[in-house]
Amino acid sequence: MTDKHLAFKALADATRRDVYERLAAGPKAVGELALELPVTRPAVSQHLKTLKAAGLVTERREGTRRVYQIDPAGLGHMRAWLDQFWDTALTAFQAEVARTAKRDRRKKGK
Amino acid sequence: MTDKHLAFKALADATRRDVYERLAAGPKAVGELALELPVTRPAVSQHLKTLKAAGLVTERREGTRRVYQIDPAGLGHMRAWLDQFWDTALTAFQAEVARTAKRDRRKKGK
DNA sequence: CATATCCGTAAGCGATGGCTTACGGTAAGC
DNA sequence: GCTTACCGTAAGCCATCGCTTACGGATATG
Repeated sequence: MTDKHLAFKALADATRRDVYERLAAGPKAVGELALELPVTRPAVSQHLKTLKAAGLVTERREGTRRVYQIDPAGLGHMRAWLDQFWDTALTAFQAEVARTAKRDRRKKGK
Repeated sequence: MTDKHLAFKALADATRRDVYERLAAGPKAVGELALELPVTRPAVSQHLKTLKAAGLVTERREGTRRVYQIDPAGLGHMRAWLDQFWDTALTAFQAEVARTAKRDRRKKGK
């Protein structure tokens, strides 16, 4: 519920989505991500925090390192919402198209 | 490309997503939407502008009224991105699971 | 032409967000 | 134990955002 909102908000920021997409290739530590990004390490840390709160990534400790990894469940929730929304929206859209076509036909054909 | 970013940003706000979801049921004018929402009409107008810029809705004039409608293409783009991302992320995730299992087996077995 | 309806935009304000620097805390290596 | 590496958090700054009120434009109606 609120998860969906957090997920959209998390993916709304470009840098954060960049972090997320880089994690799609495989697990990485905070420092590694910071090296390949135009922001500082604390910034990356904060982004990972919001991604984690949104249920999009998981964290595991490896010595002093914090390894982050994509959580498929989070993606699944988004996909589920989008698919359901897609169905209802497309149905309503096609119904509207049909209604409009009918109206136009009536208007045109005398 | 930038469309994806705009779409995510558009859907990140709760009120705006509310507007979008209400349009999923069918086309509506600005005033109608404002009546069933806890914000003023200009606010709704601004949200619709954002949604339109993101390619999520279309506009059509009907007298003095502005009727807004969901654009299936915008949803399609989001679905496409999410599906592709889903594939790569899930593949990498399962590969990582296999890798971890292998490591654990080596550590445990002898 | 005058009026009313419906709507977009400008201006301004309070709140939120992303970034940086500075600091503290934990685990590994000597 | 001391140092080093790695990281999260706090504080502060500046930009962006969502909202409101005020205004002006466009279209139907008399």
